[in-house]
Amino acid sequence: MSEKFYITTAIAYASRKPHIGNTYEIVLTDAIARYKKQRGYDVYFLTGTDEHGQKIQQIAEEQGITPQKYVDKVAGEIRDIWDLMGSDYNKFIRTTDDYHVEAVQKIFKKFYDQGDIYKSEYEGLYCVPCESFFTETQLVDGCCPDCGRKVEKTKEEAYFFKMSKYQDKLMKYIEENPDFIQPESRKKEMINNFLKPGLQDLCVSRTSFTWGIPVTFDDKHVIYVWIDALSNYITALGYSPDQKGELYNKYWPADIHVIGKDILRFHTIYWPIMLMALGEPLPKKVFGHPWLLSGTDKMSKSRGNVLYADELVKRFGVDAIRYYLLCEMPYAQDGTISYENIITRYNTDLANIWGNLVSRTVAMVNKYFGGTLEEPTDADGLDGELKAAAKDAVRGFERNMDGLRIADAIDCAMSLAKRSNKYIDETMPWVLAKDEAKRGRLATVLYNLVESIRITAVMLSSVMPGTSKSIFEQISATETGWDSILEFGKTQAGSKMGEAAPLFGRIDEKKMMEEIEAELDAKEDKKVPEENLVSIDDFAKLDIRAGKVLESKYVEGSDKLLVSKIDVGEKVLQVVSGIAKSYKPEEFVGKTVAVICNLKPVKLRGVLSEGMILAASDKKTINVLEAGDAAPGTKIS
RNA sequence: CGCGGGGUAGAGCAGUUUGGUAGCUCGUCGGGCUCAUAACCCGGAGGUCAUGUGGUUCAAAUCCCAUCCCCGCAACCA
Repeated sequence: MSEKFYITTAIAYASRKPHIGNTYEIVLTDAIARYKKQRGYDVYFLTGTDEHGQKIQQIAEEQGITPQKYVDKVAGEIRDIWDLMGSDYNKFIRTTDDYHVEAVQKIFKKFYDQGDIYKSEYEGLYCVPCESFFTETQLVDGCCPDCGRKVEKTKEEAYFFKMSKYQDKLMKYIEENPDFIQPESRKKEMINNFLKPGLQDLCVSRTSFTWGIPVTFDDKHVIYVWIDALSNYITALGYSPDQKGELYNKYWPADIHVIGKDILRFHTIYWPIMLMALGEPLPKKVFGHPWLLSGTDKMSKSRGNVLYADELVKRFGVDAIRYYLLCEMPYAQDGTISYENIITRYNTDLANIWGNLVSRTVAMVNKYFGGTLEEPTDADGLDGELKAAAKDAVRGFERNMDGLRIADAIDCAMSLAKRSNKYIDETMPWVLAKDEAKRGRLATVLYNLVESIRITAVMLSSVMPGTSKSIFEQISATETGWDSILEFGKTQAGSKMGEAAPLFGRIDEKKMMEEIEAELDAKEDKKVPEENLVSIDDFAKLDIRAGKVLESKYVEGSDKLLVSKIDVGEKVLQVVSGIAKSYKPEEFVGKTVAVICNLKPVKLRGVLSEGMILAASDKKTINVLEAGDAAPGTKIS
């Protein structure tokens, strides 16, 4: 019986359609899972969606539908994208599934019964309009980072999990299993930032929203995200505290949880501790993969740099996007994505090196031997180097793949394709073809080429399953298992080649970029007015006036804030604004600027601010809007 | 001095564990070839390896020290 391998992605939060960065994780996990299957493991691959929480409740309310209806829609979209990417998962769990809800409730109850969870009060900085808590460090100038309003110290009844109880045991596990946290650098972060200073108890329930799994013995509370979401890895296998399913007994513990680096803490600290509390074994490995950046920035809607999997797949095909994602991401560093980079990769690696190699080889077999691959009878010293390259490539591919270095593994596979192109130049089949006496040699060269292609395609089939499949068809390969590439020469002689159909047609970069830009422009023209329409009445609520800056100075203890007295006609307002990086107090005085006069006053850094100065700002510079020589108090509209 | 990672050719990266001629991909320049998707193969140019003409050493990108810059984490953010 073959060895089991249980692999999971994090479950995707069903608040909106995932972008290509979110999609990376499923592709990465799928490639590892496929590779393990090739290597003969009995693989179980789990993915799914996390569907509870305040944010989803809010969005659903805004759209006037039930949260369940909303997550049904988004979970469907997510699943469609996972399928579009060709991911071959065994199960797709949703945290709203009945069996999951029930199991989580039992897990929560068990923790409570055995004294791991206790009821207390959660004290924190709370923003009432946003209904959320923030930490000291999240605040922007002492105010809510979402709405900019003042936060209050508030108490909320909540259940807490006694993390400290299991701390030493966890520390020991991490020490005894040096590979548990990947990559290594993240491990230090976890130990130094959290474990060493001592774990705080984790707040595990909420009363401020209702879209969650209810606590069975206290109906004011819903179970807060982590116990709900993390449990999916075992509930999906049929685990429940009172009954472990067959799948659970077979596959748990997980061999690897593939997750984003941002949630590593939850998977390497809280999740193991939960499992300890349940008395269950811990996962063997947690891999916090890096992020995919768009240019140099994190992908975000507000930056307008978001790319989606379906758009990219439509343009380049699934396998090209899978290939790009996997080889553009170094092991522990963020990768980048842009249309230009995709096109370059596509043209050089896939079209020129890989696709063209297949195409020229198949074409030669067709041209010189009527499509029949003959027995290799006439070896030459040159062949040895190619065979050695094939061996190195396979060995390197295995080593890197086993170490989760997918990009390096791909590089090993591609190096065999490159070596094969060189082999064609060295052996010059078109010269051999002119000499009837060299027919045996020509047949041997072509055989070696087809064999190298087959080996490369087997390696790359976890990365580009569709492409490998169509190559196998083109070269009529019958041997496609991993064992068949450990030794050179498993291609069946006498097989008949198919038509040489290009696998990846070259892309005209200039033309495609023009197309893309045209499409983007068209989209923007349509979208912007549609999405955020504000009526004139809404606008009229703002009292914007020209105001003359009478005096201005730095807010004590801040290098970003200026506090100014501004004459807005009938009164003088004190306004604090975050413009000190671009304006010195002395050069700000005397300007006539645009001021919102009816803003609810707030305290910033302890200084009262009664209005807001309008300014155009990006990350680096700030340009305050000026009103020329308009008299103070002049209405701006 | 909170913890950690990083600064290597125009761009993106490897090399640092175990010091010993600075390497890969893209781009660029030149050559070769014609089987193939204007593809493929070979060669050249281009680097004070952040800084300190710092320390150790026969020898430092690599080990040690100091400084500067970037990035991640810093506890509930799903």
